[in-house]
Amino acid sequence: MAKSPGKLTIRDIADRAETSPATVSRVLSNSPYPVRPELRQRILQAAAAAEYAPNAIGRMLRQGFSRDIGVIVPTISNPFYAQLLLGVELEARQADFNILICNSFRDPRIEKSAIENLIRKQAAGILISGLGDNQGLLEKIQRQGTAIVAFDQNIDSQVCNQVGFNFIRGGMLAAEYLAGLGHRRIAFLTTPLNRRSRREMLEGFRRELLRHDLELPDECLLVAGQEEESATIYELAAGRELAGRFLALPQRPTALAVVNDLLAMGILQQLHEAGLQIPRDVSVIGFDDLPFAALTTPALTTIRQPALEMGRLAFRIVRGQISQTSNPAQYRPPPVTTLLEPELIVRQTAAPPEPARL
Amino acid sequence: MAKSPGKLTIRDIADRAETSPATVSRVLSNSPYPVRPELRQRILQAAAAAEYAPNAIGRMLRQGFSRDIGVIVPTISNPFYAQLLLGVELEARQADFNILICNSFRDPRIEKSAIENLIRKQAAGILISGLGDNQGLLEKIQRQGTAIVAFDQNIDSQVCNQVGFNFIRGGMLAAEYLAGLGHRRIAFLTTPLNRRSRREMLEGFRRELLRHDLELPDECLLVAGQEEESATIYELAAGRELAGRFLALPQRPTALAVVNDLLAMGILQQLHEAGLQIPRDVSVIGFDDLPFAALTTPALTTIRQPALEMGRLAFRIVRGQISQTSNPAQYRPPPVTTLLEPELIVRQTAAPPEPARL
DNA sequence: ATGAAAGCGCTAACAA
DNA sequence: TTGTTAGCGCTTTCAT
Repeated sequence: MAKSPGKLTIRDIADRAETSPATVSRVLSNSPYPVRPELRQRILQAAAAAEYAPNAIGRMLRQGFSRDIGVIVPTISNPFYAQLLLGVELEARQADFNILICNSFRDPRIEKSAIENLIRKQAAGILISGLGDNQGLLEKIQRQGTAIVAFDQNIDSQVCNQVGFNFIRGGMLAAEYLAGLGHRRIAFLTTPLNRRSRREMLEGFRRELLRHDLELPDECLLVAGQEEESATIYELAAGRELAGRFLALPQRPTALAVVNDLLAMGILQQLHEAGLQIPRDVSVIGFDDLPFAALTTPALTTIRQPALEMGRLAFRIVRGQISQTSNPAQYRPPPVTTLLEPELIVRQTAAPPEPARL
Repeated sequence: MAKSPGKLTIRDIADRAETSPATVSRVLSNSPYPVRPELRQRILQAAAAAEYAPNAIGRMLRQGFSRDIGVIVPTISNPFYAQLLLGVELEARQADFNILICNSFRDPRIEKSAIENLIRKQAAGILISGLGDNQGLLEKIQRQGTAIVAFDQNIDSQVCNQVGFNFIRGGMLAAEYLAGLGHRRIAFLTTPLNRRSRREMLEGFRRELLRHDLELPDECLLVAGQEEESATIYELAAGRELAGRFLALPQRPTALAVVNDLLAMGILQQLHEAGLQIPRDVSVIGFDDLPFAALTTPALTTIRQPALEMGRLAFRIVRGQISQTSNPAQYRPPPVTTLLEPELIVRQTAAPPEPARL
């Protein structure tokens, strides 16, 4: 199990170009070091002829740092995270960094092993969503000099830089819009409230309802059963479950705020199957504005979270942190939280309630 | 820019446990090598106390091989590829491999640089979709001992193992179903025919129409304009364009086969906006069976490509190729192509045509 | 059962 | 301008 036979090293190229490994290295890694043009040519040709590919492992070991950034998301099958990753990738490409994508499936154990794996691989920085029980790990990692940015949901303790959305404001926007349309009895449908983002949305939602002299009765807060790791997308099943429970509600609400678009899509379809017309029979507002949200029929009204922008921003922040870490000055600026503001996207699933139902 | 100050090496742990690096290595890498239990304990404790994390770069350089598999897809924002990656990941996790995900955005230059990057990183294998101009690269790479499996679309030259779908059969299934429902004038809507997969679907579609004494008139083959790299999903815009062209068709077809689900979703919505009822006014059948396909209203009838299964299969094949490569026996088995069979998923967007329109 | 030492491929300090 | 050499962190002979 030694080295593969076919792999060439810098030494081989040096021999073929009749020079030394050092010079080959200088040429092939675009060092500003001066090399006689004629020799430079010879080296480039030898490398090309031999189809030589430098070994990044050797290089990294020597240099002691990498240009890899790890990104840990619950699952790329959720289009929200796919969008976010796209933002990170676009930014990373420009800065000549590589990204290593890890799915945690929202499992703290997998999350932990992903983090450790990235550390072992000497990733220069880590972008992470989720982060259930692993907050202790964070401090350890930062102490060891790996930059970290948590995104997508606010983490309770302020141990690292964060990027997130103003979920409270998002919840408020939804309540404001629905109440403004004239709805008086409104339900809030959500996946389990174990994530801060969801709790904050709910809080904002309630707060804004109050300003309209409304409230969210207990029976109108519908929380889906616990999620599990599985190949199929959790939100779709949860949406079906919640739609059923909504339909069974006594004195049915005229509007319905849903904690994310995927869930809303499941709900929309189930309501359609039950024979309801949207928005005539019930208004629906989602949260996220996935690319697909515009594609439901009718098109989903939603509160936009700019996932792609968040990805870009998260990368830029971790990048900044990396430059600082490699800086000799030992000053460590305190962690910063950056919130992106949500935006109401009006489409077709929300309308004033039928006068008869008020 | 030397080593980070905070990083511990195996040597540090050896010192703290008052033993040698060799022994520490044996303990921490779970070598079967015998180590006195008492000493083993001491080492483990020292490592834990120091929060030591082994450096995977050093390890890989020494061992000469990695457990990383690169996967190159057009974009993970397309749920089809997200699903496929999930399949790869599930399989890789079991085999204790890591996957490195690269988006090529269908750009041959990015694709090439992704491949080279993986080679430099000493990836043990590469799974790749797309592959426009880079077929020459493939041979070079295989010669250097990196396992490669191409997936998702058939590549013309047989230089490496392939996994794909039986697209011809997929096209046939769509035609068979629509013709069987009684449709006589059927359109085929597709993104550009520069990919083999699409051409083959079309071929199968035509072939099966013939068996029903039907044909695809030129004006009923609608091909969308060229795709471009962009943050937003290309298929959605293309769907809108094609729906418009379909609506303008003289003697409008009663059914419509669409080359993928994403495109079909865009089309479905546009038809809805134009006031058409599906499937009363026109039947629609998609291709892929994305998780979201079941969520349109009405739910999309489609030809299923088991993307997750393909991901699993692709991994297993590249895995097999890797074990063979590291084998001393120099026998190289010829490349193999494996095709997964498509399956008709009947939902609600296709029905017999209105008798009046025949 | 343990340790000393060599060396994976590369780059950077130093020498020439 | 070029080459020699040391060493990044790890594993694995080989010697003890």
